[in-house]
Amino acid sequence: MATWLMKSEPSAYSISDLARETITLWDGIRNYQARNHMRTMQPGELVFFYHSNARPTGIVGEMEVIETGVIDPSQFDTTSPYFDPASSPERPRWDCARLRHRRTYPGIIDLPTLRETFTPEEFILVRRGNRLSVLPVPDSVAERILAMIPAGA
DNA sequence: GCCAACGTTGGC
DNA sequence: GCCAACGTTGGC
Repeated sequence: MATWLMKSEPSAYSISDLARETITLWDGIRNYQARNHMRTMQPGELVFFYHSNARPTGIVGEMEVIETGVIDPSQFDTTSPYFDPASSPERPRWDCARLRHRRTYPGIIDLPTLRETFTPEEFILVRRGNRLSVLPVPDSVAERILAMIPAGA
């Protein structure tokens, strides 16, 4: 069982949005490396939810993979910012994962804390300038993150 | 196939 | 608003 991390700007889609919907389609990914990571996911695997471009930024909860290889409908939608004129229903270029909310942490594990704990070599999230929005989390890193979850009130 | 220009992500 | 990192595009 692999573990993953997915970023979202909370102004666009936050963990509260996911908690309300319970299940979401993670559409709009237009980076081949990120797409390929999504293709590698297996149902049941753990995904950390990361708030990017926020104050503060960090890991705010957990999701679970429901399904992969779902054709991303936004690539065909001319009114969507994710419309891709190079894609067609006959030869779709982008697919994505369906995810379920598992839990929202009582507090955030913020980026400075993650940087103190992990080196860029062991966890690419903490590498400066990293732009990948879907990334693998090594098992040892995942274990340590799970041990860092803030206690509830 | 090379590479310069450009665009995007995301931290600060 | 600035900048680092790096993917994509297009001219040749």
